Amino acid sequence: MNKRLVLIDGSSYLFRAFHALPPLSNAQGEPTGALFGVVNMLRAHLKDKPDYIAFVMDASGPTFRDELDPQYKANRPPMPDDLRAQIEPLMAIVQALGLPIIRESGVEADDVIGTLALQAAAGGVDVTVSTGDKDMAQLVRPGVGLVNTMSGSKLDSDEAVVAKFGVKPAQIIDYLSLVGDAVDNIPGVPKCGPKTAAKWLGEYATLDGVIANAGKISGKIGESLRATLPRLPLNYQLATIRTDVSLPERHDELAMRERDVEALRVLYARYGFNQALKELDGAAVPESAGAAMPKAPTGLRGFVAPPVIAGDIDPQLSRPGEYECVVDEKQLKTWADALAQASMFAFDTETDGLDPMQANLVGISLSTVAGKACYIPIGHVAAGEQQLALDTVIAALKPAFADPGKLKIAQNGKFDLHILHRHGLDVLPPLGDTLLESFVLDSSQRHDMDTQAKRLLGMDTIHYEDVTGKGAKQISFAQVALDVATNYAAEDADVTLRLHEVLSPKLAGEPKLDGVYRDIELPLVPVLARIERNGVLIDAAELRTQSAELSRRMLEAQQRATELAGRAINLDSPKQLGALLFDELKLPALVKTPGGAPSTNEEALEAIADQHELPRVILDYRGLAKLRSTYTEKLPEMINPRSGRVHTNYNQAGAATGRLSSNDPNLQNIPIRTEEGRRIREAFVAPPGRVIVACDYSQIELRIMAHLSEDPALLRAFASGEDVHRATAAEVFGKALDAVSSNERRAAKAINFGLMYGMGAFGLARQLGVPRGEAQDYIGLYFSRYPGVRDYMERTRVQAREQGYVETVFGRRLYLPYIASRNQAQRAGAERAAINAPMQGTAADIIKRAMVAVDAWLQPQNDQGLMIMQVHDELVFECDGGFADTLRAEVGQRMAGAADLRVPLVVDSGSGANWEQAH
DNA sequence: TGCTCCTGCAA
DNA sequence: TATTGCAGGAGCA
Repeated sequence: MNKRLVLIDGSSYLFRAFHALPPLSNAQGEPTGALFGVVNMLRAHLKDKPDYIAFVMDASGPTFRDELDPQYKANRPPMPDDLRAQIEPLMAIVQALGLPIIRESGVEADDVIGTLALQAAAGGVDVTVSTGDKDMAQLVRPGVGLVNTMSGSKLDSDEAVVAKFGVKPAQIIDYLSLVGDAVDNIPGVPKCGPKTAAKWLGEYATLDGVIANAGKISGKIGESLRATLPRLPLNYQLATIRTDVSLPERHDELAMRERDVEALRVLYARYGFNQALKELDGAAVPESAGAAMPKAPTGLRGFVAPPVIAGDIDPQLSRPGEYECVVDEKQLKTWADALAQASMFAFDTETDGLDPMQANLVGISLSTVAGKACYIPIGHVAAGEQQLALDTVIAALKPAFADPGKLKIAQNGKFDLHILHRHGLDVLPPLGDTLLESFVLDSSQRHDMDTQAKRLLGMDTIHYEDVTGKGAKQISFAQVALDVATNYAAEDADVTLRLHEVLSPKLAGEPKLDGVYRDIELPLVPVLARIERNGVLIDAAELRTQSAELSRRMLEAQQRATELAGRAINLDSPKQLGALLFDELKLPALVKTPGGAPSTNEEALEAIADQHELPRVILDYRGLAKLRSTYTEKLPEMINPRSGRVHTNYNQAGAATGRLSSNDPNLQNIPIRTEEGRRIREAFVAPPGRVIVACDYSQIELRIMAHLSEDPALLRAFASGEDVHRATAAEVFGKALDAVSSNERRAAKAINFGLMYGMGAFGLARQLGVPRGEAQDYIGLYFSRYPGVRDYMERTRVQAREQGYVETVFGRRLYLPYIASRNQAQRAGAERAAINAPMQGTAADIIKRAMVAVDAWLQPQNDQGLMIMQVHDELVFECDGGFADTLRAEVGQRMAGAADLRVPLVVDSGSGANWEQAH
């Protein structure tokens, strides 16, 4: 057996732990979050008892890379004080643990690790590099592997690197040179992302190969590559980890020293590491430290036990599961009995499609105990008599799924609720949902199960596409062989239960977040499921008529454009339009796209509309084409043939602020602002005898701003029921309410909205079409009239910077990783998000609460009224004609009562034969 | 067929 | 150089 060397990239972990963990502190108020993460990670490595180990940190001062490129890492924010303060304590703990520490100036930790890794591998030692830095993938080779204990991922073979990056370890430097690195300020090839880089390297093998063949790569991206050619060799040098650093110690001198128990005891106590302290006193840690959950905070006042973090993954969490395929009644009974005994269980469904309103049930998986799960095939095509009948399975499971004493846990349970409901099995509360647990804990993370399993359990799960294939060759899950299906599907239930066991205590440790999860998100799941299931009736004939009219007018515009251009032109192609307008016709290109090309967007075309007839024609065409392709043509296609209605999907974990989003189709962006766009809403209809009712919050986000800022003038305006934009205009322009002109009101409205998004004078000037100085004056006047708003915004920025997150009124949290960035644009963006999120997020919380309350009232009304849509500040219903007034009153009352703010919540409503009329 | 960009719809 | 989303078409390989 080879000896083993573990090289720990201390700098990368410290930085990542700092940003991944809450800003904890000990009883003395010293920051400890990052320290805690890194120390836990270290302890996990030590349990492995490697033969050699080193903790490698960046030294201070410049390195050879700074000499190569003065811009290198120029965008790096300075190290936050709270992070800097944790370095010395960390070094003290590492020292006391007995780990060799290496800090070498003039190079980075990467280079030290690269050198030691190759040296050791050459000497027949198995090397594990523990790092959070993907650049290190270039070191992977026989004898050298990477592990990231924070994400739980492992890169220990060519195949693993290829799976992650699409290129081999030997091509990683070439890959990084092309893609670049925003964090290190290495500019790659514009428009070349990971996929493109991997593709080129697949074709030409090396960066030199790509450079040599740059002439063959066509299109814009080819131009982009050729423009960047001179820079690439430097990128290659910067991305190359050195493996020839001369170091004071050889790899085989890096043995553990005796640890200094007394020093550790003092340090652990000081920083509040209770678990570590216990282990120190309790001698060896039991291998099956079964209690994977963090201990509740005991002793040591002021220290909050952090949630389980990736660096602290217990190996027990990722142990393989035992999975059973249930094909006869005896097995089924055994599992039904297990459900009957259990207080909670996880479940998952497999289907033959992704549309919850159409897909058929193919199988159900269950787990009552982490590590044990079953799969019950039902709709597999080749299973023959091997599988139980749907009715048998449903009958056996029904009692458990309806039991109010059992917690039923799923990942994105709304989908499974739909599928099971359509197959005769209703899932009744209480529910648990790992998607929502993860979303509430940190909305900026990814919440898909594979990612969560890796991050929280250290598990590499089987991916759906591993089982079904993908693209044209993809097969339905119904065609998957039973043994393969069992391994995949049972694992899903197993992992769901394991995730819940990790996430649930994390939430319990954050009472406000737990409240958001339990009181807002979970109760909403069945409500959303009902809204989606209800669907909305679409008048397809009306849309077809509109489509024909739009087509006719588009053709006219197209013909006129051809005349004006003197040649054929594709009006749908920004590229062709740009060439025509700016190259051939020499019109001024006043706006640039984010990619740097001259833009043909509405603003750019409006700006040159007085110089040529064509821009106006293009604008007309665009407006028509948008309506036709996105709405009048698409919506009829989305009608479900079984129900005759359109069923959107609401994504409950989509928007970081807590808003819902809608897709397939998106019913939250149906036009309203233009006359012809608004007509689309006439096709959202009620069946005979029924009407559409729409209820929306009036100025909800501004009201929340008034509540949060407690600004007297703003509070007064809302309290007295004034038109708030008019009131703002009166304040800003120093006039009586009834003396405000429509233009002044328009300006005030722009200020009100702009401020909520963190807009500056530049943006307001552009919005209003006034000089920047004038816009600045408006903003100045605004803040002098509403000083509470100014103070609130400043408080929010400070809070975001200090805590790393902002909160809604109900305690929902949004983390802002870029809030302390030294990159001015990134930081400014994070500040704008920080200002907007509490308002947008609180509004989302409020309407979610309202939906739950409205649904509770509506459910017993026997379908006299159905909730059918949510559009951020609006709820839409379909109801019996005679029920409309009742519904408007009852809904309005519940929406207005969904929160108790310092200003009243006002709800407007209307009804009519279609959605347009209901407004 | 999948990726990337540009454009534009809503609150 | 105004937030949060979803989605269509073009262009490319």
